[in-house]
Amino acid sequence: MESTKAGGVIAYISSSSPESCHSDSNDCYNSSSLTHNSSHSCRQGNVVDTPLTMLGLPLAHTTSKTSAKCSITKINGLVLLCKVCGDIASGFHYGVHACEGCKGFFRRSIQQNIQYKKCLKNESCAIMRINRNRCQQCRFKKCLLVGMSKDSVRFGRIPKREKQRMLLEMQSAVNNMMNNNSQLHSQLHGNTPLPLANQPQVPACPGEPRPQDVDSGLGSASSSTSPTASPGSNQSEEPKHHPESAVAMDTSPSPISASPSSGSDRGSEDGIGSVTRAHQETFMYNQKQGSPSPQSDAQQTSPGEEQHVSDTGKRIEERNRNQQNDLSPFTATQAHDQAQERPTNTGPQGPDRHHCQENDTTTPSHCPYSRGTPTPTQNQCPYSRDRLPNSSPSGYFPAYTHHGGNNSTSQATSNSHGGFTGPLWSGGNRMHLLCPMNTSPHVNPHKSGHGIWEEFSHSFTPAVREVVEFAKQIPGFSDLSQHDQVSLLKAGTFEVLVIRFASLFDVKDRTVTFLGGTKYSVETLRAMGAGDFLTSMMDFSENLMRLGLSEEEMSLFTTVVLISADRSGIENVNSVEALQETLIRHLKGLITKNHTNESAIFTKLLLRLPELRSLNNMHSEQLLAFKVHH
Amino acid sequence: MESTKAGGVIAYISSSSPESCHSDSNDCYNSSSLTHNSSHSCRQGNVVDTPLTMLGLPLAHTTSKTSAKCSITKINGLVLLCKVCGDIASGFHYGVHACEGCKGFFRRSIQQNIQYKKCLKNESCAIMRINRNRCQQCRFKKCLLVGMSKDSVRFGRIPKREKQRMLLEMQSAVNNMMNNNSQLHSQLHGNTPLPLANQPQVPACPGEPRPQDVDSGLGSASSSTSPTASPGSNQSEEPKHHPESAVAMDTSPSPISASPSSGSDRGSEDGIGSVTRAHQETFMYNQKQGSPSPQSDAQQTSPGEEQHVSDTGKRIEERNRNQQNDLSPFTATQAHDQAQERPTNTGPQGPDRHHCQENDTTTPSHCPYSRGTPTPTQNQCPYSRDRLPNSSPSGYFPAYTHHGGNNSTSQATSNSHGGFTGPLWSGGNRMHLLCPMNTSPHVNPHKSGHGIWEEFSHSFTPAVREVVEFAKQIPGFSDLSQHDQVSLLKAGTFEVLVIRFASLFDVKDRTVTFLGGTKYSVETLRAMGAGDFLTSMMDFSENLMRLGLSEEEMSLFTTVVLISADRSGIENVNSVEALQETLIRHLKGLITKNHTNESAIFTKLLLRLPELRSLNNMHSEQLLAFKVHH
DNA sequence: TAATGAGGTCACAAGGTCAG
DNA sequence: CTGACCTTGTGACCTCATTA
Repeated sequence: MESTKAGGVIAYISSSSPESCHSDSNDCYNSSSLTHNSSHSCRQGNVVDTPLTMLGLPLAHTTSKTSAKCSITKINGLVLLCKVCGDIASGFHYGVHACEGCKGFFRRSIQQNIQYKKCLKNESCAIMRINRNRCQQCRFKKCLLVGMSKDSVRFGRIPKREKQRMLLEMQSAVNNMMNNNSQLHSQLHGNTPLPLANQPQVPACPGEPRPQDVDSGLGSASSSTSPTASPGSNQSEEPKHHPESAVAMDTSPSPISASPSSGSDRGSEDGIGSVTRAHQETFMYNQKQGSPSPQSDAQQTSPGEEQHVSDTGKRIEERNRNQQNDLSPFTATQAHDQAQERPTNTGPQGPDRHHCQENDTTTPSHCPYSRGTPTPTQNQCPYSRDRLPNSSPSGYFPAYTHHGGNNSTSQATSNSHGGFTGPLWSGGNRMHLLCPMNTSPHVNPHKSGHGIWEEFSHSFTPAVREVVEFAKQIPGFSDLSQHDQVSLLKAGTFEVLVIRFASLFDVKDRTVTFLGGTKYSVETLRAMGAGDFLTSMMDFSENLMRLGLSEEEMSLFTTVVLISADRSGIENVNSVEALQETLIRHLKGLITKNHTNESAIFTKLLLRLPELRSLNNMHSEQLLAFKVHH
Repeated sequence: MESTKAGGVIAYISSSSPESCHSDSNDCYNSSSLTHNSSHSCRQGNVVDTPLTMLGLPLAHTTSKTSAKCSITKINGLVLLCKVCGDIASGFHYGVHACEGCKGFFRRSIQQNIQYKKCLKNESCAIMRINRNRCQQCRFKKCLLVGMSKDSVRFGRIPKREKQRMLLEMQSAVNNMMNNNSQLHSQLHGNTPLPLANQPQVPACPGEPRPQDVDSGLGSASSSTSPTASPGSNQSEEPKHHPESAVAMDTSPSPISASPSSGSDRGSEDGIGSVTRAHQETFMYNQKQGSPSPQSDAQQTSPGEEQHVSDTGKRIEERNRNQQNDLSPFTATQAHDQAQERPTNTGPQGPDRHHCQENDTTTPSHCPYSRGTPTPTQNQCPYSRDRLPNSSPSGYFPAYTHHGGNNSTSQATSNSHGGFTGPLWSGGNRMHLLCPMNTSPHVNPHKSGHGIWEEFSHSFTPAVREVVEFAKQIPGFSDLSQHDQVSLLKAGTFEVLVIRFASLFDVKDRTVTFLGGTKYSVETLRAMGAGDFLTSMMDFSENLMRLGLSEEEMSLFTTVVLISADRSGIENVNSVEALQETLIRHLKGLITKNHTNESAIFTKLLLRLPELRSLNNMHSEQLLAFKVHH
């Protein structure tokens, strides 16, 4: 993924705005300088601006947020993100594109040679904008990992040719993303046993970031860092599991991985067993939770109040965090350790490397940028697109919302999104993102739309990735054409997530637990602006849970949901249909065996399918609304 | 987005000079200095402050004592108040302007993950400075509600532009206040429980940020609201249970369907028979066609060319015309004579009139919608709304698209439409309305949008009316509440039509027969602009027809489609669910009886349900697109 | 000369403390 | 427990050195 390489993650901003800083680089500077301190720099508010405007300056402006500052590093409308935390970068600091915060943090760290106190967790905290201040040790480690170093400093203006190159790369990266659902692709490919070998190997997002660079990357800087260092941030994500297979990064593609699903057919045979296993291996939330039934551990709360669900929530949150950003190998490892016995993290190239390349952040590439690659780094991968800026007028929004195109797309569009959202504005001007897949319904008001989305996408990225992993392990899935694999995932991921996270909705208590760990009563969420979608989700969860299915049955059901021949855009309908039939047969057999006297249970389960479709659609509408309002 | 704005409540302090400028922050100093001990805090003690003081600023009232400290967050003389309790805020803590007390309280709460003991009242205590310590549970809840979160922390100095913005907003807020107290009034009344101890207090600023949002949501509301506090939300839920009770609408329950509870049951008994009969009686197209299988009579056409289907088409067309616009009794009558024996509709008030008025499409004007409405014609009734013009800028479009409003609506919106459309513009400037329920894909270019829609609606109105008629005859349907009957029809009519008219799509020949009687090849339609929706419709038709169901089975299936408990907005979910279960049982029985060696057929049929949902949604999108483009 | 980043500055908030 | 005060960091802005 992460293309890391590129070093930086990029985001598209728009170009037009009136805002202040004109021009790419933000001249904000000047302005400020002119004005001098008192004023602020790019203040737009100031009178000053006007003049600019009058001048007919481009006004680039980056809407973005936070950084809004002039100090945003922007090239041709593309905003570079901090390799450490993903915030908007203010420039190339210590050899890496970084935000003011990480720059200052790193400076203080090296200047004073501070020894931060030990990480309270696994020393593999994922570093994101919102949590970057929670663990200094890990933040510093991340800085080093992405290649920050006093030795990498580059002074003076950027050489033209480099700028040019960077620009081109970014552009193409964006284009790729726009054009192909890279992410899904990458995800799939990454693993896919066969064909895939393609490209860049592993990993990552095919789209753009291209791995290769990685090497080159090295040169620059970071190399110094540890081997692991994978290029960029990206790595972080990958970590995912794959218990067994550890892939060797670079070189050999996927030795190990081979085993997975082997054939489809075979698969069907032992379908049940393998599916269940796949489910367990790819559903961390579940694992951590201890039991699939959510209620189990959470403390019950009387309706109407939110409560912090200590463990569970925290754990989940943490997990998400880890999986996401950490690029470092260990991170990955770490992620594993929980569910695996493997000795992991021994080292970047450690023997363990999981086969899944996507994760291979390990490569040393050291300084992404150094090599010139502009890629968006962070984008960790598959779903990175989420973070990519898009040209949509609405502002930043998952690029894929577009790729669909017309009608047909609609379906795809809607479904393509990973998490289940429900962005809403409460009565007042306070905004909420009422999706339990978000860490919390509250949105940092100081964030730009982009920032909000980015943060949000971070929260559900791991879950989406798990779904992809799960799919890949469904016997027969990888025998489908890549196109169809992608189509099915685009269309069905949301539904799978709804099933997997149905437990977040506690019908009895009338509460919803967010991934951040906090429980909110339905009333509270309604007060914040939740509408019927919430009700429908609750209803679905109730209907599903009421059936009392076992994990095995549930995983098979999930499979049936995902492998639906009637999804739009399927090329080889017959294959998908055949596969689904097989899966259904198994499901039916399993259910009739386990629930002898509840003859209607299988039928009832099938009736959840249309319900899921409806949810999927309502969800799409929510997303659309978000986009529009944004 | 975030307007977030200030987010805090503000209080006006001094007015004076803008100057204060620098003031922003702490000028608290001055005040403090004046007031009391110079204590430290304001360490830096900038000299600057002094000036302010010297200016003789009013120092507002900083009511609370507390405030005395320098830690008051003040901007340009405006003091920000704590969003939680209304005390003077000391800063922006955990994403919200809060006082030291609430900041500390929140910190302890999350750090130690404290579970406070249950509120002794309604869990909706109003949190104010003076009573904030009385109920921890409610205080914490309020903290969360206003958005306090670890994820929202903001470090470092406030970005200038943001400060600027905040200032402006506050200023305007103040102005608003000044100008019309009315607002204040209302605001206060609305929220403030009492007199409001201290002014600025909670109630917030009318101006904009108003905290009330919050309150309204809960807080304030809380106070005012009922104990349960649940604003509207709950309701939805309640309904749930009560399976049996089918409420009799007005007076006389149901003449015909009489036996209520049994209703469903009984219905089930003879369900099959009556449903089939109902189907035949209410599906004219079918009758005329001679046989359900379309291909039968139509002359096959080689793909690519359209051809006029003489008889059939004409007849249908004619019939449609009649039924449509005329709401007049005879129209209706006329329609009947052909296929029915029933005396029914002899007149509006015919003996048969089902008690359910909404359905009375039969009645002449009765149509609820018709009255008063200038509507274009037909409003035949239940679905008339479709035709109601709406104020939307897009021109005429089914009014219902609006009535829904937000999210929730979406579902309804989408489904509510009766015919299946696919309005598209072909490549050129020629417009087409590619819906087989239209008489022809061609649109009279000289017609206005309104005219086009009107004409189109004419074509499918009768079919919609028939669906309503059919529904009324489903055993148990009329025992449902009127609300639910309407909801089910709004949501399911399109799906029923898709099933009924699946025969218009000839998969083998790859042609689509429009109600006008002309057949068009898929290629032709594509050339005219049809997209994936067409493909999906073809696929569905194929999947459905392939099952080779009898008319009896098909009618029962239609029933199952219509009576779906998971449709949004259903009040008495249990009743609907019970009814659907009964119907499904019959359907299953029937199918297993008729197709002994095709065990999977029932399952396959159920898999059409999600497919129908998807079509329904795609259709909604088409409609929306039509509306937007219009 | 202009673009650009290292470093410095200091407004600001998280957390810790401890008297009340 | 609460919350006024402190301490410790953070990071938005600035200045100034460095390089194209």
